Amino acid sequence: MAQQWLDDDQQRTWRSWLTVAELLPRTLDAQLQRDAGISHAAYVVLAMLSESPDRSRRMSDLARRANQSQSRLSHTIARLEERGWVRRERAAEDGRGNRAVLTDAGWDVVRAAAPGHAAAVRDALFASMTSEQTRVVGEALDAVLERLDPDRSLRVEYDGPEGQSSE
Amino acid sequence: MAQQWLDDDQQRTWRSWLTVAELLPRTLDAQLQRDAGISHAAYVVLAMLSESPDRSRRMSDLARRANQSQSRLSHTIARLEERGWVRRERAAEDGRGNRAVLTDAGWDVVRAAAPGHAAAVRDALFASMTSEQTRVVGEALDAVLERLDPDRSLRVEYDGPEGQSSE
DNA sequence: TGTGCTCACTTGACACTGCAAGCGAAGCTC
DNA sequence: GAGCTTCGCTTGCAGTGTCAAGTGAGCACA
Repeated sequence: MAQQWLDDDQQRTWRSWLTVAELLPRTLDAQLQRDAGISHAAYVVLAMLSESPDRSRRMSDLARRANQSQSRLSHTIARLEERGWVRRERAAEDGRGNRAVLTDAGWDVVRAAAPGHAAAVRDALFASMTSEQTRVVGEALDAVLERLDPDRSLRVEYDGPEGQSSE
Repeated sequence: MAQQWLDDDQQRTWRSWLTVAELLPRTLDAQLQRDAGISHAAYVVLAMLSESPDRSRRMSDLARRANQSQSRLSHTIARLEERGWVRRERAAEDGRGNRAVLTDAGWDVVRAAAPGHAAAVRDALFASMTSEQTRVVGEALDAVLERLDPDRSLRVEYDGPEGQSSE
């Protein structure tokens, strides 16, 4: 058992990964919870909807883009619906499907939350990294993704924390 | 709202981060759950104990090193205790404190789980990165940590997935 | 038209986590 | 040594996530 399963650099990187992966979401969740009263997962969903045509998307499409399982998204949307920020509509094109639609109230919530959240991301993550590091980390993560999920069944595809709108 | 809050590289890196941070834990959790019947958080606790003097640690120390809040660790240990893998002892040096002690059964579980988990980490993460990327990512994460948690109140400090023992 | 499959989602039970409150032991301070 | 405060930990509860089973609409084929 004295055998090394990871080399020294890998071990260091692994430990640091574990810690950041614990701390960073906690930090961002706390900020969003405090300032907007929502979780990060819910924010991503709202932000994604705010950037979609008609501010709406099919559930399954939204799930893939927001990196959530269908079941999880269903729960997330249910909670957002209770608060009046999203509503569900039967999909016109396929009676089995649902579309999640961002309400005006939901729109206001995203708009209000976006700048603070963007600032938090910059402050917590990118303020500490050089542009070179940012680039290399991005490339490395993409390589990891390529192997972890070759057919891109999940992939975050919204334009970032700023919630850029189509306006 | 056309304003860019993150530059292009940052946005790409952020999206990739979000996806990997979702997928990687899910992958590792699934592997551990399938092969050893425990969560990753529980594994880290067991591994840490297995490397500690007398296979035991004070709760607060363990919490810090395993990257968990005290409350969370208390729950985790309670669950491990139910399964007979850990037991609690009043700390001799301070009557307020507890020590978590790894039982023989717990020891066997870690030993059995370690190689498979190490392989999963290598396969899921490091197999996709060059050694240069591994190094740079590690440095970048450390820089992030330095800012996120300057006084190192949390810090993963076990020797990696292989659960290197002192034998 | 009816039977049976698949698809898109939803639902319910259960596990894990954070937060806030609680509890007893230690450590003052007088 | 009585009364406070602090410390180390635990507990209960609410929120969020997963997994497996359920529901009802489409679709294929006789």
